[in-house]
Amino acid sequence: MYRYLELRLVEHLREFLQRTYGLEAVNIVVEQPPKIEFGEYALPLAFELARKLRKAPRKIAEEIVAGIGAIPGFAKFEVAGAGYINVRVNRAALAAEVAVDRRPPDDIPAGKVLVEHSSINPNKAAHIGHLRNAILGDTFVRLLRFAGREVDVQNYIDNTGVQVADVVVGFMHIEKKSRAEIEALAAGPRFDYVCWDVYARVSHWYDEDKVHLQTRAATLHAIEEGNNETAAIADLISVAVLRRHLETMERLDIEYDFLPRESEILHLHFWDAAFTKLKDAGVLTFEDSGKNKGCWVMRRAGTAAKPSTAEGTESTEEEEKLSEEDQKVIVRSNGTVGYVGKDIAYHMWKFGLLGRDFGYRKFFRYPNDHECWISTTHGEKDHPHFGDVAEIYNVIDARQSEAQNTVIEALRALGHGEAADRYTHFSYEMVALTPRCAAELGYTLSEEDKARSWIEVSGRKGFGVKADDLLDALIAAARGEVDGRHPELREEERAGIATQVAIGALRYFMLKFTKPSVIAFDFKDALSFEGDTGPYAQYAVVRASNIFRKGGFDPAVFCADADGGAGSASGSAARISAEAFAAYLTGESSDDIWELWLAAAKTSYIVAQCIATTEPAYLAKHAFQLAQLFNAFYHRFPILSETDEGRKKFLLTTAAVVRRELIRALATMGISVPPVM
RNA sequence: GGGCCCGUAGCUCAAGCGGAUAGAGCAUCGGAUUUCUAAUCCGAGGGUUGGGGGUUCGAUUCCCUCCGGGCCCA
Repeated sequence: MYRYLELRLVEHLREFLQRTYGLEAVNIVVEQPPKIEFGEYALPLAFELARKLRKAPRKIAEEIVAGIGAIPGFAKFEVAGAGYINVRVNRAALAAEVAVDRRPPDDIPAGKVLVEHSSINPNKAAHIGHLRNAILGDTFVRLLRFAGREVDVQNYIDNTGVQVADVVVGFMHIEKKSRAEIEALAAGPRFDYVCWDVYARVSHWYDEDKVHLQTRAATLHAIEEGNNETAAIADLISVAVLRRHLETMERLDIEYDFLPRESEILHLHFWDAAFTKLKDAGVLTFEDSGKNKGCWVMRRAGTAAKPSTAEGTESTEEEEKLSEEDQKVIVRSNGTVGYVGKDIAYHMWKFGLLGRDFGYRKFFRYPNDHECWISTTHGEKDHPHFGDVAEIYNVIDARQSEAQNTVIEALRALGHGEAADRYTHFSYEMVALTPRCAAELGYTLSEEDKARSWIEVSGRKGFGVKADDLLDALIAAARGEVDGRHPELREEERAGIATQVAIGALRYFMLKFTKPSVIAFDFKDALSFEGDTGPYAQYAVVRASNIFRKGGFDPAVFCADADGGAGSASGSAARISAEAFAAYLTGESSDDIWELWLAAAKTSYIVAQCIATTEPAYLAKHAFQLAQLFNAFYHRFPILSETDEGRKKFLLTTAAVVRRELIRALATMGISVPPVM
């Protein structure tokens, strides 16, 4: 509702400025006042117009306030400071709409959205860096679905790259394992952990003797070739590790719809199709001289054309060199295509521009019967339609932005500007470890390392925090708390609560930082359940629920529930009137409670903001603020002992509304709330 | 060499398209509950927003420059 009122306000202001001053196209900035006493919206508009109208800001503000007239939903406009216009809404009217959960329909853009996230190399256990990716991606999927979008979730699997090849080398040439032995290991528990250690050993083995790198090259070649023992082992390993990744993510309520694999990009000749189109469009050019001789290259946008000799200007040697540096080699002189080339083909497929499709087969079934499909060369006849979407978001860390930009430029150069515009690299920074955390893991630090604010994890060295280990540690810590608080509960129940709390803590932790911030991981912060954490927000909901449970009330009686239903018929009758809202929400003495209502009205506003800026951290902040305001409210107003029945009903309604919005915000972050805490 | 990101309280982080007295959590210190039981609340101290310049009525935010750190490409 808050967002809807803002739109209405801007619309009226625009009309007013046009009518009164003949001004068109004024950028109307709407802010949120620093304090609740100032109202619900603040307009620095008069400052903006001061020069244009050659008047003092204060004077303009006064004119606007005097002339704006009545706008439905708004109560008052007033001038503040040097020329701010503070706007007050009709509190009772807004509260009544929030109580019935009225959310004006949005214009939902047509077409499906594709979100690609996780994309973990299937050669070792997932670590905390992968968790950040998956949690950001999954939360963004939930945000989009909250906003009414249809979303496909894809997890790209690079099953033919060097990382898989390295583990194959480890098993075959260092561990000397047979295919049967590897199969046995893969059937055992946490095979991804086994691979984690093997992978670290391989790095050492390469360092021991450079000759060993030839084994790697041969292995990689065999895997790409297919139809041989090495390729079969690679497939066996990558599929087993992939299953482990899906299980790990399932623990966090993260699910996928489709797993496209690099092996199919190769074997179904996606690249060949893309290559033809890229050559035909002149996007790729063959270099017959220079340092990229024999390569097919793409020029960076803006440097597409060399200085034309037709204009009589000879390009100097330096310019020649510069333009060479701007070239992206897509196909190497030995004829092999690099990672970016395959990515271009894959992204043409995503937008339905390639003219080819994967084969599909069912791969993983979630407990809720949701099927996750995987790519294959010869698939099942009946399968869902993937790809050919209107919009894509790739959740990939900031180190890949160069490659991502190259793919976008390729699409644009092919004449698919529309697609390029709807291609978003959802970029975020890595998760590193604090020096203290690294030391805890048994890593010996140099003096230089100790002075750093963070140390990068390294899969190659086997140095990092595994996702399942972190989750286990969180569950153990939460379990300790739950056991102490609720010894009366059954074992199963306590385990369930501990798991919910652990997931809440982990997901919130990964979302509270804004994307460009490197997370310096520390067990102390991650295992905290107090303050700015997931459990703090979960606990606020539990407290709200306790009020209703102890009082023998159903929250749905006081406000529409989160499923969008209008509540029961008896509920509607029990709702309080706009007049009653006015009585309890008017005047400065009610500012504190009103602040809570206003925050509750903002959830869809925040969701829209998260999507527009691809920044889920705002939602975490919103949930925390709601919880914080609620806890203060909880402490200040003992509801069940309230003797004034009308006031009690109002307080219960307040608790019910905040509870609903908090549950909703947490659910959008993939966090559920335990029955008790 | 080219490009991108970061630098805010002791620590970890916020701050909407440039807006009002730069906010939280943790830590420290001091308080609160015979109550919907504290994974909570209230209060205190803590800041030259890395330095310097510029644009602006107004800069943590935009531009330039320097310092420090990270990443990518070459």
